[in-house]
Amino acid sequence: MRETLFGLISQAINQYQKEEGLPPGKMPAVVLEVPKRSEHGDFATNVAMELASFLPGSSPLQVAKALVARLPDESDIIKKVEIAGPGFINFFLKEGYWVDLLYALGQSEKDGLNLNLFDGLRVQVEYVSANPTGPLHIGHGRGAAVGDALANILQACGCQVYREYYLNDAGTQMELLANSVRAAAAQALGKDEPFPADGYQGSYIREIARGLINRQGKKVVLEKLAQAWQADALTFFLSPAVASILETIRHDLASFGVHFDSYFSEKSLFETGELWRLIDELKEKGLVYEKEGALWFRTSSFGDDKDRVVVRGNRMTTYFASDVAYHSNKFDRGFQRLINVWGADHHGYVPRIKASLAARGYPADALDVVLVQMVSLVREGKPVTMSTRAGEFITLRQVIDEVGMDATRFLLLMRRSDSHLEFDLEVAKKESAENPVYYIHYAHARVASIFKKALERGYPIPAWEEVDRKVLERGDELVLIKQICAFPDVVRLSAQGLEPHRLAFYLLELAGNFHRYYLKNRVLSQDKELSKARLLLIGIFKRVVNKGLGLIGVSAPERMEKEEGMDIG
RNA sequence: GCGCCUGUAGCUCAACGGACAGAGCAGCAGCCUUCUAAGCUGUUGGCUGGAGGUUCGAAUCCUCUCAGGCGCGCCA
Repeated sequence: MRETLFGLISQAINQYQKEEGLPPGKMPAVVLEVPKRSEHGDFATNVAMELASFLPGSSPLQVAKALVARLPDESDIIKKVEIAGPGFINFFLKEGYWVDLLYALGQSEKDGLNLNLFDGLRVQVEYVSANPTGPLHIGHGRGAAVGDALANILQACGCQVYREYYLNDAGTQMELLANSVRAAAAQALGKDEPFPADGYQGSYIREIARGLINRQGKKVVLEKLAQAWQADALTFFLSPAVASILETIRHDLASFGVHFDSYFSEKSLFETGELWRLIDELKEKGLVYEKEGALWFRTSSFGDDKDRVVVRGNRMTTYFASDVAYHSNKFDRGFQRLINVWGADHHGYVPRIKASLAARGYPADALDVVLVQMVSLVREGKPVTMSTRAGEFITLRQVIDEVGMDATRFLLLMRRSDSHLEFDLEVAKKESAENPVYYIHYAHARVASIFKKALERGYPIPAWEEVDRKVLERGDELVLIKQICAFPDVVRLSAQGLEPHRLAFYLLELAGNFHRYYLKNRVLSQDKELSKARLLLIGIFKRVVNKGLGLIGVSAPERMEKEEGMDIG
């Protein structure tokens, strides 16, 4: 919708420049925004103020007047133009134009979303990627909610999206996990074996050990315990542990509505030889050097603050080396843009990955890292301990079971990613009736309920051409229509800024406008024409809410189930 | 010590560099013979941590500073 307005303004600026003999090329970008206050119009531009700063001796107001004078007198869409404040140009659009937009959106199969925005760009979104050393916690949940919503949003904007989970199934963490299970098995068999100093101590480790003993028998396990520490003994304890934990993770993600196109195994980088080919390439290109027995990557020549070890003194590669191989593998698979949703504790890692890509000629700028800040889980205002290794933590599964998937996902998207988030279980539970997600659900369910009633009373669901458009050009309807029409813009902004929380806030506001509209205006009345028009309007509203909630991974129920004993006074 | 994030109403949080900084919750006062009151209306509440600077214009950008969080490994 903005394009038309954009064109008119650009035209006026060009004409102004030509007539005044101004040098071209100094034109500021035209920014159109929706003003906070309706008296400032439907759209406003600050371009006159920007332009004035390029033109010595001119005031923003003069420039604004000159531009407005060069706008066409007659327009299909503009009702009124005002100059206000320090030099804003405010546009008021014709009521009929808004209804046109509503129709276009309502008839669009893609709910008005512009699928050509990214023109089929191949995007890989990597998220969650939790180590398979324990169950997911709420922080992983936030990454899952953000990553999944981003993936959905980008897809809606025309990207070909591939969702991937990077599985760290190699390296010292795995040794530690194997050690932990080994110790737990030994202890379960009554042997006095100390737990590894930094071992994982959750109850799930003991369960895995017990399961292993049950399946393999005490004798076999005792034999393995007696063996010197070697590869097949390690595998004996590790494999079932990883399999079990990964199964739990996949299951929990499924209950959270998150599904990946693939789980990319770090171990596979060793098995395919990619990792060693990478090291060879780095040596050939002179990007590495030996120092103190280790092999160092010259990342500091490419923007990192120091060089990084890729092969340790003990001949083992580092996690960083795997990650370099993994990220180039992503590009090699043909992805044109990479988005990593990482915990903020990995922020120091971003420059070295980008440097490693740049060093080898990969487009480092095509990688965006969305850093998701910590979630502090609190219960009744008191912090809940969140240590994986100590095993004292509340899992994502427990949160979902307690609060529900929809509410959990929504609450995790109610914040900018780079802001810390406090998640209070008691608040989320206790106030479930006033939970923001239910507010939106309720609006959606109310429409469904009206439709049901309409059918009962013999109101047909109207076709577009049956509806008297003039009926929709009135105040209360227009407020709702304008906000519905903003949906594609909100999705676009969310996609461009990688900010899914915008969508959550938009849906909340939209639902609020509906509730207000609903209370003031009866949809089904004696006035058939009015009823038809309103049914049409709320039908489109419902579709937009449905679509919007879908993008952030939240369901849109047709009716609200009142829970037993819930006091909704 | 260095780096990243955050600091906005009592609480939890919004605000493409824009106009008088907004919601929800909590508090107070109201609204159900009519499509679901999990709703709506009104109202109280602010030196955007502090000090400078850039700009026609700053919560937003820059410098300094204070406070909280997170990183800074031949761990992942």
